Amino acid sequence: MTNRSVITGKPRRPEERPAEILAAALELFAEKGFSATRMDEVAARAGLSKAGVYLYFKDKTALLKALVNEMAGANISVARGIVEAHEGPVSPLVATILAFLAGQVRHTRFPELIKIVISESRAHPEVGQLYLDGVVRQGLPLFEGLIRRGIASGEFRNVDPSFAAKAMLGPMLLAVIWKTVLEPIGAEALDIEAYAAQHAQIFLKGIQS
Amino acid sequence: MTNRSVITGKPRRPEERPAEILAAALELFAEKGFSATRMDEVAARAGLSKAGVYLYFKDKTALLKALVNEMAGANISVARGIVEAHEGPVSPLVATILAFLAGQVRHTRFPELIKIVISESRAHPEVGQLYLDGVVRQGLPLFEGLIRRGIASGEFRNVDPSFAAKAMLGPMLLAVIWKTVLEPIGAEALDIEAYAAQHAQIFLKGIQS
DNA sequence: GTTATTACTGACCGGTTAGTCATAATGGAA
DNA sequence: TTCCATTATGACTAACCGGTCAGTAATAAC
Repeated sequence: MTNRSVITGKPRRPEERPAEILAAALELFAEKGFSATRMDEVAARAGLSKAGVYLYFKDKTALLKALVNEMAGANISVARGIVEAHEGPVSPLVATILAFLAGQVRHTRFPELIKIVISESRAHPEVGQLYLDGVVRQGLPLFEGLIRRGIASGEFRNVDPSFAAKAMLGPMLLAVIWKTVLEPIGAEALDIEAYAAQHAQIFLKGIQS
Repeated sequence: MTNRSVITGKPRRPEERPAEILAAALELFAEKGFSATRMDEVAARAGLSKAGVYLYFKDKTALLKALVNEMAGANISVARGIVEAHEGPVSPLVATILAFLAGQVRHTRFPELIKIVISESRAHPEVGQLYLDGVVRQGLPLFEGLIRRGIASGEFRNVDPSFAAKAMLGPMLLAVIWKTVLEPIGAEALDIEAYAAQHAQIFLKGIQS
């Protein structure tokens, strides 16, 4: 009848629990980092007890794995869509992709997750592995392909596609670290979109024939 | 007479203790990360007991601070030397500096320290602060100055020096993360010097008039 | 209603480890 | 030789926290 727990006042909705827990975990991980986040806090923010969390997730790492998986999948498929849908000269794609990434850095929790993966991959190699397989090994070839297309069409010089892809992404990684590590301790804010645009311009001119 | 501790067999040399302890800490931090390194291990590797370490360093964080300070000072002063000693056209300096950085990434513990700073700066903001003040706020202006010189001399286009400096360093940060995070979990090795050279070529062409 | 099932919780435990402290060894000075 | 400042240590503790579990509340089934 009541469908509500007497104690918490919260509705019971087992199907939504995992998503609620993950949302709470993502917020807390982003705010305080993975190790500094207590399972009790995740539970409290999700509106149940710590033991309740373990009904839905095997352990703390499972939370992180689920989050990495989720965000990896989402981002990569969008990026792939952008790249594969594009026809004609690839040059404009460089700026488009970098602007897309800038938006992700600015408006999503992607940067925080990357930082957490960097921090935790030694202690939790499965998490690093997930990121390597789900993001790096999906994303880099995408950009390498883009470079190759440009070389094939004569737009780009004969650069090493693997190196060039990394040189294209490196500055965005710097933006991620700037935002998640340096800004919180007092570094001047970085205008990520403008930065990405400037980088796109330099990079494009740098690889053009 | 003997000048040796009966128990450890090691010579007593209080003046060298701090350096020995730091060397041990650096090795271990690089191998296993900061939090995973136990004070007992640092002590053992340095050849004394844990309590002994606390005779020379206030706490665990003090070890990390000392290491960051040390390496920051060393690297920045060398880089400054390279940049300031250079006369004539600045274009060649871009490749020189990037090659120098590639060497540092490949042959020193700098990458591991950066990774640790990234990982620990939320829990130990003083460490992050040290890095921000000692490396970022020393290093970036150096590169910005280089860009400005190039613009003033007409070698470079009128790019934003702050953005351009970050775009120049970003790919090296990617190399750092690649080496310290991805390679240990199975990513293919990155030829850092070749990568830096390719990036230098692209970047230089990208900012030239 | 009564029973069975699912969802949930409070209290607890075991392992871990930074940092402390009372005490001891050391070696130079007198 | 004796002293004592310095250098060192083993043993300890206090706090923390992931994960477990015995039991309870809510819902569904009959």
